[in-house]
Amino acid sequence: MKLPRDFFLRSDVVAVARELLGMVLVTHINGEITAGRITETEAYRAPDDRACHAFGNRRTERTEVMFWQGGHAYVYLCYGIHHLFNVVTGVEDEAHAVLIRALEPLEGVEVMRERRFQGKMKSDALLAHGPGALAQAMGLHTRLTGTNMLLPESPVWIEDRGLETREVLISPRIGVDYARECALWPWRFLTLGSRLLTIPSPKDF
DNA sequence: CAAACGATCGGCT
DNA sequence: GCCGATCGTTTGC
Repeated sequence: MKLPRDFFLRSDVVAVARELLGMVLVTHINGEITAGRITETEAYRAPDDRACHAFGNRRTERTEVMFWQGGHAYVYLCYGIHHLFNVVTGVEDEAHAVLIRALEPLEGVEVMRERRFQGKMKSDALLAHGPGALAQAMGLHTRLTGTNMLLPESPVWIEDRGLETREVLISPRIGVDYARECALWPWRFLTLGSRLLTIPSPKDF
């Protein structure tokens, strides 16, 4: 059920990003379980990918966990506000990661609503559509960076529940215009949710 | 030590 | 569609 180490150790991070569609991200944080079916991912790969924080294999305090072996969490603060959740992949010293950008809520939906909207009434389609929103809904925070998701006591992990993945849409990655030619690489993967949540809109392309 | 820069979101026009 | 928020990380002086 829980994805094994070998799934994350592979060196083809683009394939891993594609295969994470349909898998279930689960968190157990502050006594609350939340879970959702992954519907959008992006691959990031050092050393050749200019959009990757570890471009050129440069090691900094922030990006050090990207060089750890596959199965760790890499969570960083974006625009001073948003906590973006990634899964580290590859063997040790391969700085590869998959950004989880959207999911379809499956469990703990009421907890997600409270974390996201604090009681205000909004559409469930906004719960976890977008990487910042997803992290907020799932209770993911930069303090979880470096967590080994393969350990039994980890507060975050990914499961294969045998859910079917339908048609997969592919596009360039979002928000990486600064990455020159790498910005055009088709390393973003999307699929539809089974309950019409997190619907890709035309502006997503 | 100063300053620029985001793998985004939500409110407003 | 446009724009401001907001702050840790990184780099340059």
